[in-house]
Amino acid sequence: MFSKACEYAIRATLLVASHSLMDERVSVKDIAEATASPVAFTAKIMQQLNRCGILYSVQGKQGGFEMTKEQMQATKLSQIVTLIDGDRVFTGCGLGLRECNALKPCPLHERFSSVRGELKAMLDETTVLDLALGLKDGLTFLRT
Amino acid sequence: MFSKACEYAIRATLLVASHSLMDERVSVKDIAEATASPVAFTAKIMQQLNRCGILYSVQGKQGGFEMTKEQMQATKLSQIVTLIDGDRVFTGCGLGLRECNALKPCPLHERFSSVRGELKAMLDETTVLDLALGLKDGLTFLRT
DNA sequence: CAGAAAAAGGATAATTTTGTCCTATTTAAA
DNA sequence: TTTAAATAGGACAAAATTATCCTTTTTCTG
Repeated sequence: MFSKACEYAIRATLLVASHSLMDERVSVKDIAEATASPVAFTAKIMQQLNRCGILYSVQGKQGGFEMTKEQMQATKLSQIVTLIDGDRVFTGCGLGLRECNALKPCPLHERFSSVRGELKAMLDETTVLDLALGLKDGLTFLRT
Repeated sequence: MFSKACEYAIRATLLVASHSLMDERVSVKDIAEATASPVAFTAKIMQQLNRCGILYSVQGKQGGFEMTKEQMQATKLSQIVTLIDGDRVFTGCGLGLRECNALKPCPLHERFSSVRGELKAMLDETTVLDLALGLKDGLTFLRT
């Protein structure tokens, strides 16, 4: 469904958010540990998330990553997915056709569009804050 | 969503089915052409589809691939997906966690399970025959 | 100021997925 | 019976994704 990179990106963002709710800053090392992700790969992803303003970084000793509550509210999961994986999962044809639309549909077009629409709606409606709350309260988890 | 191999597999199967509805046998070359897929790669996929009985092949000159109407009716899209991509798309965690369930859910678990369930239901309810009919009638397409 | 901890970023490696090539085997038709 | 067209299948190549390593820069703390 999503690429590994995208899974790591969402897990990392949610971890940073849940810690920011408790006014804690987290390092890449901590993020990787808490989300069971490869450290260096996660570091690259954090740079992307920082560059596009989903969260922000503080360099130097005692540095790390943080999010404001505004960022958590403003960031929908669909944005993270689009940033890392592009919009193929939201707009692409289920059978991989370049051009597939109501005028020239693939055999699966109608049924697939419907499901894809629900996926997009769900990710559009879900903010980072929505998910970070349950994580902070220990109701949900980011690793086994 | 699905791998390239899986997209090719579904496209190829539907093409074979639509031709079989007209009592025509199709070669790998024709399938690749009609579905805009790489020939040799498609050939490998056809072997898989043949081995597991989704369709059948006839070797030698004038050979190719065919499906019986029974095969078309019996084969649900979910079977092809599972054959090529495994069941990760149907059962896997949206955030890639190994163990993610109601007891120890990831932050996205509930919302994601719902969408994934709709996808599975759609692919379970859709047979190859369902889709091959529109294709035979020129209502849907497998390439631009 | 010196040292250490942390992000930034470039280069490279490993793995997986996708794609190609070539030979062997099968079978219909001339 | 020979030839050609087709699938079967093994080996290999290319590309994309995932992952690691190393150096530089930043900044806090002693």
